[in-house]
Amino acid sequence: MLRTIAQGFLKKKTTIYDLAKKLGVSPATISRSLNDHPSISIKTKEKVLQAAKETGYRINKFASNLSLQKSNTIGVIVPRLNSDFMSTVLSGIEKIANNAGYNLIISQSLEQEAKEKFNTKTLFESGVDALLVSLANETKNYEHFATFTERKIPLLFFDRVVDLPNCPTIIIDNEAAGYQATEHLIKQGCENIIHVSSGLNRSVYKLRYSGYKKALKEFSTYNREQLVEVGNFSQAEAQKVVDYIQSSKQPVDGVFVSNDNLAVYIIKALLKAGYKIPDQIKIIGFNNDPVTQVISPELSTIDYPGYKMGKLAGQSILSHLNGSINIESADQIILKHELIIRESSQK
Amino acid sequence: MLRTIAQGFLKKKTTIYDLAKKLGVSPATISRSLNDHPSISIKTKEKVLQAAKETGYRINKFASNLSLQKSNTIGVIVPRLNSDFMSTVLSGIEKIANNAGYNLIISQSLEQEAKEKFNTKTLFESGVDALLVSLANETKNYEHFATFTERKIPLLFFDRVVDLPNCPTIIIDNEAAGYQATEHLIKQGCENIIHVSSGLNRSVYKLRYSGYKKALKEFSTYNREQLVEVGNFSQAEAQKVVDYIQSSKQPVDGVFVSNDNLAVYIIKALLKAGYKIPDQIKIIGFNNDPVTQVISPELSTIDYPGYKMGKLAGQSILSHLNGSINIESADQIILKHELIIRESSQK
DNA sequence: CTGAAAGCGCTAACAG
DNA sequence: CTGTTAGCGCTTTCAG
Repeated sequence: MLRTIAQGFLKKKTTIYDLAKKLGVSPATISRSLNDHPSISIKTKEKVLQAAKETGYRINKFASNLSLQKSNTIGVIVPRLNSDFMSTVLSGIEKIANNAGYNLIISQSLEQEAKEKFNTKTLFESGVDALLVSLANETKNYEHFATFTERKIPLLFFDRVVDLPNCPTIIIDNEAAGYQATEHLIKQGCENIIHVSSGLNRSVYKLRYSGYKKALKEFSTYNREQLVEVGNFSQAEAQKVVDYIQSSKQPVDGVFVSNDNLAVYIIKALLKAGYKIPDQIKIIGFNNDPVTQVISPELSTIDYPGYKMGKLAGQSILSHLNGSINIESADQIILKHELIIRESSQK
Repeated sequence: MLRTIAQGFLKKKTTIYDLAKKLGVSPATISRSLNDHPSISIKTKEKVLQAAKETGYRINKFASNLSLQKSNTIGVIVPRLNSDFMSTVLSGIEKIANNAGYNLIISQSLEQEAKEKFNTKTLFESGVDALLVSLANETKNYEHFATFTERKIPLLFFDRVVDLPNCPTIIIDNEAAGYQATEHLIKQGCENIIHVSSGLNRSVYKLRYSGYKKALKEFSTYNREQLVEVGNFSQAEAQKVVDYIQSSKQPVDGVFVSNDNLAVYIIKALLKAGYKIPDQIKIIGFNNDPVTQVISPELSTIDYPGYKMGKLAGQSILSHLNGSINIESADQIILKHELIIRESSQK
């Protein structure tokens, strides 16, 4: 007997035709059995399942998807993966999607409009059944989503949203949150409060800013609006804020930052520059990231329910996919936020 | 003329057949043009591209995948999404994959073996061209990966790895890192160092622990091994460690924690309990998460190059997919780590 | 309850 | 340089 020079055994895929031949039935019967179709006798079903197990049969989703015109996958585009808030939201989406038998294809725009466009296209071509998006800061034009809306493929925005016809959105009331944060600082006695933010192109940030302005108008006679705009929320940007504070004629005694990470870096930089927090300067962040409780003094903030937002986004899109909600009836879900008062802003 | 009662215009998909008919050529020509096949005249190519743009043609990946027997997607299974380290690694993978025209399907095992199994199966059926895995803490059995290895679908492990035939791995030298962290504490004068870890089932943690033991044996006559095992790295577990320290007959003066987050929570709890850090107790973490620089005193740690690990994982798997590396020649990539000394461990 | 056969949309070998 | 044609593997209508 000849020795083969085989390097290993490549398990070949078995198809429903293989099973059909093996059992002497038609491929249709195999397909129906595997899908638990009611009109197949229990006996044959069992036979088929058995044979499938033995041969290690695995469905070929390409073929199935092609035939069914659906993929059981949901696309997600987020600005970035490596943020505590976003990865928590994704966790929530993933949980819901998986339970319902859907896979997620996740991609990041890195805050760039071009990349968001590209990802939208790719996900469309990959045949996702629905798309969940949190917009990039840069994005100003929304035509790339037309491929989805034109074909009535469910499209949902969460957190960083835009109001497009028939697209549900999931958000918090950012204006109210910004208002409350500012109101809180005022009530703690701050008389010269600045707001630190970035990407005012996005409504989340714009609305927090208007909440800030609104509170100043309403509660304070001496506070005047001051926006310190930073490029992003990285540590490097914190120094800009400290510079602003140091060069301010009227001493700054309150800082409302649109993001916890940056707020934390600002605290560090201020402490280093010799400021007393909260005695001289009170500060409040946004998101309630875990890091708020690591910094000392612990950071007051707005609690922003990421996991819940993710679960709701998943549930909402699933109900559209199930047809239990008509896509026409686009809803807007507003989640409750909460003011969390910690050391950094207390009198 | 009759009014239609149309509710909206559902854009119908145009196929290569539509384009073929429209231009009076064969579907094959359309396909080739779209794929920039060399043997098509520039003129027809342009015509086709033009028509494709006009009609809003989009390739149907289901059909294409079925025909090509590949999906241009890579599956990823991670223990959890919402960890700074993991999301950074994913960022790296995603960057490389996208540049090469691959999509990622990401799923999380939540540290559960059952979920990891399920995800492995789903990703297999989804037809991923390759799979990248960082193992769940729970996982003890690796047979679920056989579907991949049997069919020679590239499978790579990163960070939390297991040694399977023909599967490349990407890791750091955890034993050396654990050794260095411990050595550092000893050289700073610690005489009773404990190690805090979790999931010793996973080699990453086991190896750090052996590094710790090795250093104790080598450098110290009075230090004795003490492992404080926690369930996970959450804030809630920090108290257990403090309890251990408080009830220790011989005062603990050094803590080597396998994870930065937990280390940070331990610092907070120790400070609260009245300990002076680093004077009374020196502490070092692992990962170099951003949070290490938020806590005060800033946390010494081992730098663990997550983004680089992700990029390498992506590159390695791509080279297997391109065939530029034979899958048989499984490599093991060991990334450099670095001891980062900050305030929390200084004499 | 089961089978035959068409079709999902694209690709590629083969032929011209 | 272009067309014909045979799949890829599964689903589903229509018949029996």
